[in-house]
Amino acid sequence: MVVRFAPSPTGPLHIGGVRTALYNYLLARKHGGRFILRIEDTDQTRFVPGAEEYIIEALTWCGIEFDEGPHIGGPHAPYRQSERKALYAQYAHLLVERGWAYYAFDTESELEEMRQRFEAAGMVAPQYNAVTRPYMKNSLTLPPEEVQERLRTQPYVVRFLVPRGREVRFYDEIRGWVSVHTKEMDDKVLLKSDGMPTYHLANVVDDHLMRVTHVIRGEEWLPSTPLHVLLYEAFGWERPKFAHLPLLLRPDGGGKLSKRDGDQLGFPVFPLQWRDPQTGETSEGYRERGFLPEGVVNYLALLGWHPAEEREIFTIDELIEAFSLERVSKAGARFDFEKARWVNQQHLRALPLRRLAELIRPLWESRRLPPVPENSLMALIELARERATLLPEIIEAVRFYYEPPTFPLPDQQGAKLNLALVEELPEWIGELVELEPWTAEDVERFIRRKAEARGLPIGKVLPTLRLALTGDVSGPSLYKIMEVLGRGETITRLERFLAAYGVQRQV
RNA sequence: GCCCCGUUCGUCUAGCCCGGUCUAGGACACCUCUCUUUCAAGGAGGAAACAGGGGUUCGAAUCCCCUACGGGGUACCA
Repeated sequence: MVVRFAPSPTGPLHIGGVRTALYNYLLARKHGGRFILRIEDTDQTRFVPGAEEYIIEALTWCGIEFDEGPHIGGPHAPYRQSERKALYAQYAHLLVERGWAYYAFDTESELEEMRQRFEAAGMVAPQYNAVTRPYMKNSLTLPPEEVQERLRTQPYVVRFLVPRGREVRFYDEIRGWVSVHTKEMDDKVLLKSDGMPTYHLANVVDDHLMRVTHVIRGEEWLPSTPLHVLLYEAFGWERPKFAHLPLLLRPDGGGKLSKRDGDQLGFPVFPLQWRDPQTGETSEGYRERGFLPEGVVNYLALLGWHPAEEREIFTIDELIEAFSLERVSKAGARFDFEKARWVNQQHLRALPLRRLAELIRPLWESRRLPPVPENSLMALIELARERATLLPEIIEAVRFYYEPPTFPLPDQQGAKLNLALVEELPEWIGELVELEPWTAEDVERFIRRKAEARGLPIGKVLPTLRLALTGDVSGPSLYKIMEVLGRGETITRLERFLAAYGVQRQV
């Protein structure tokens, strides 16, 4: 099996593209096949610098790796279509020789004129086809000498000559049989006047030359597949299997998820941050939002595919094992950011502590938070990961560690203090100094014992202590907080708290 | 407009190919209860869907047709 991902470098890859790449990758790995990256940069006007690098970096971050491509080479190099330009022209001319294509000389304004003329005659969207072709300037209508003359002196395109009266049928691995009559097809340009091929020609030629066995791409290509099928026939090549993936739709129902939707939808549509070189505008990526690549890949896999079992959480290796084209659905899938978050949360919890620490430390440092020793960091992560969905939430959940409370507390919080406990506190502190050892379990035992002895309900004690130590009423286990804070810091904070509130008691 | 593809809970979907086992299953989100010092997480439960209409059949979510709706395509863009 040979599959390929063939993006055009017109901007950042959006998550729909990531999913297409992912499905190709999963299949290649599952069947021990090859996975090719081919850059379809045949539209020079839409080329965006940095886009190719972005695509590779984004897929690498996702754990999607290629066997061949412009960045690693391979037996079918080059892998950028712009570098294969001459090749396509040869094949285009070959089709003309065989009578499957012809030269056309119509200018842009002549094409426009034709459209208007036929529209005036009642046609809805006039195309370059059997009906209009005879009225145009091409090698089928012009005398041979004039054609030769024009070929020497003028720009021209090569158009496909759609055969008449045929039903083109092909089997789509996801949709089943699809058939289109050639009367619905138009004479698509194969070779543009700048000598570059269009998608259709380049794609078919390269897929054949690169021995691609399965063309797995977005549904937007379904309507042009009959043309591709005819091209394989015209060249006399065996055609690959086709599979057209359902599209990723906007959550609000207005069409397919597009690059332009950007973060105005409230969630990223790109895997990585992207800075538009033209406008300087920056779009956030999943990585920057704090998603794990495992989470993104897992959620994306689920959008349009369903495993045979009811499990939903998969590592990429498990996806390779479980994935199959037969279980890909036909209908477009609406993107659900909430579920993406949930899937990410599942992976966050499953990640080894060490790896999490490696991810959190750079975040910690980039926020210029006070230095934290490795063992404390791990302890903090352990505390926070249960209540986090995205990476940065871990850091926010341990705010108490790097940001001690300031006293007096805001009125709203201060109102929740239990003053009876405040009175007891000096004595407690005295005993805490001696508490040995200082673990969450010991601290808990101590607090419970003291509270009981004084007849203070634990439900009153803990919130007060929590406010004194963290300034907040909610968060991770207070005993564990005291453990990571350590005896020294805990007592310091309690004393500072007392200094602020001990006075009030006298009043 | 025309062509192609699609349509099961709000969302992702199972079931459909090979009609009865479907009083339609799971997951996210939502609601209730529970656990808990708190917030989460966890546990238990709940509400929630076969687009509509015709056929075929003893029987249809499943097969056929029509309609509606959604999406895609209709460029010298991919």
